[in-house]
Amino acid sequence: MSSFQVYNSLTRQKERFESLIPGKVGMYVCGPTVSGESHLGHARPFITFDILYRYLRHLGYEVRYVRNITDAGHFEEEGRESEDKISKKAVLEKLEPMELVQKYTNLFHWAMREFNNLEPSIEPTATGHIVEQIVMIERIIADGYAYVVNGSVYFDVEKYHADFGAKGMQYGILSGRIIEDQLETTRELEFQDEKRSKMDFALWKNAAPEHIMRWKSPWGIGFPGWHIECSAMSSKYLGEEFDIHGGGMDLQFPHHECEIAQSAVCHHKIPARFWLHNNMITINGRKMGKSYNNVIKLSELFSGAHEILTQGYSPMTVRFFILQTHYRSTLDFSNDALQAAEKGLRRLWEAFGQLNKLDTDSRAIIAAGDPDLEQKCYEVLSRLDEDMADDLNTAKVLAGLFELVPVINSIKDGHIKIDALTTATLRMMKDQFSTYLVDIFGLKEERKQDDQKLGAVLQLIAEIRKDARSRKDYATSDKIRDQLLNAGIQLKDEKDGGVSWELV
RNA sequence: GGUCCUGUGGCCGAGUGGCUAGGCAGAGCUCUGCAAAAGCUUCUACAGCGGUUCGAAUCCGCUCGGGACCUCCA
Repeated sequence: MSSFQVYNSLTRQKERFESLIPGKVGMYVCGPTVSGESHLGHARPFITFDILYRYLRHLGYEVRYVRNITDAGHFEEEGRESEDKISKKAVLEKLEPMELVQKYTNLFHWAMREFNNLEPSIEPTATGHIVEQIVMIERIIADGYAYVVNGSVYFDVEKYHADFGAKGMQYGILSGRIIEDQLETTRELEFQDEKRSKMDFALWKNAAPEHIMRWKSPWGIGFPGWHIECSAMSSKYLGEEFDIHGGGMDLQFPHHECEIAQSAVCHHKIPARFWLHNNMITINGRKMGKSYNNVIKLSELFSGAHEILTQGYSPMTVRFFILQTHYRSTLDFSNDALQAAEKGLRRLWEAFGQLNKLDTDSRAIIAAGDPDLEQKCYEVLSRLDEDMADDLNTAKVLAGLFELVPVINSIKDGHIKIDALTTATLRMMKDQFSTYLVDIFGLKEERKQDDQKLGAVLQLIAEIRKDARSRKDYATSDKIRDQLLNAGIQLKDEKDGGVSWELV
């Protein structure tokens, strides 16, 4: 099992990855809140960690990959008006909360399949783990690190910090925040009557009568706070200490920081050893987010039905686009960049196809006809593994693969003779392309046609048919019409002489 | 206001002390009935100023610009 290194947000440096149990990896990734349809920004963590999941498996690890579904609704902590996103929208759409959640969960799963993301090993829901969350909260209260106010429970950050800071688990350890500074910063707190300190966060919230999502608890009717689910579910399925915890950079604080605090009280240790955070996708230099009103939903991204988009971009184009940038860099979205990715992917993928057609079986070439080229190819191929092992540098791996594209195409075109390279190197090339493009990067062949292109084709056929008709060549015109109909496409002659078509 | 990240050629993006990143676009050529594809060649870089160094895109300082987190957020 070869080794690799990743950047650990907890230590703020690259570290050699080693799992707690040899050969096995426990990985938890914060999943989506299914109160709405997933957008472009959501694509990045789930693709990034899918790559990591695939890579770990490629290296020979047995991985338990847990990715939650947050379906209980998150709440504004210091909120102006404490509102549950899910229940609020449920009222607007006149749906049962669970019906709404199911709808967006299904859409999320659809998008993940489109991206060719592997399914996680376990996909637990917050609503399915209310009991586990309550048990955890009770433990935190029993140990004195939480207090009850009006049916709500809050985590006492300052007490935690004082006690656990001495044990190397200070609040702020992950995000690099200094709690003392945080407390000093004067920030207007209008609805802080219940919390003892502004740093405190909710473990359980009392539910107002009109609140739809509600569960019985020792503190009354309410719903869980927004960090406890991940602590409860990760420890249930991966243990009190596991290998990797991943998510978007925006979750580093406060979400993951709070997770650490909750878990530390219950289990006396930081729950995960490696904390990985992907950077944001920006659009016109600005982070995509509901509050910025610049959200492109995934279905819009694929179809092109959004004012920012000049066209639709296929899931594989988006996946490739994301892989062309290192996961810890911000990635700026633009039509130009996506179109470049689309073309680049096509070229790379076609070269991959040509490569697979090369004959590496019938004869063995032991001495390279072009030693320099042989050497260069070997070096490029060898470097791929090093680049991937260095904090998952997919951008560099892709650059390496692209360097070989002219070689492959030249062999195909006869500019380079196939015996310029040894059979061993050609086979290595096939192996590496397949390993990275298919196995690790999860790219796949896409249907080439889409409605736009089909429309162009049909327009052409319709013109040919029109010409035939004008020549009174009805045998041809009818053949076109009838056989298209057999194929499920019906041509309709309009009164003005034009032709429309419909899929039947 | 606090904490932190960042500024690479027309666009996107690797790269942390010396060695071609790569993709897309542009130009020329080859191939081609024409075109497309493909191949070859090629032009545009390291925000600015100062410092460290034999040598800096890469380290340090300052200036200017952009962004993130501190509040639900991938």
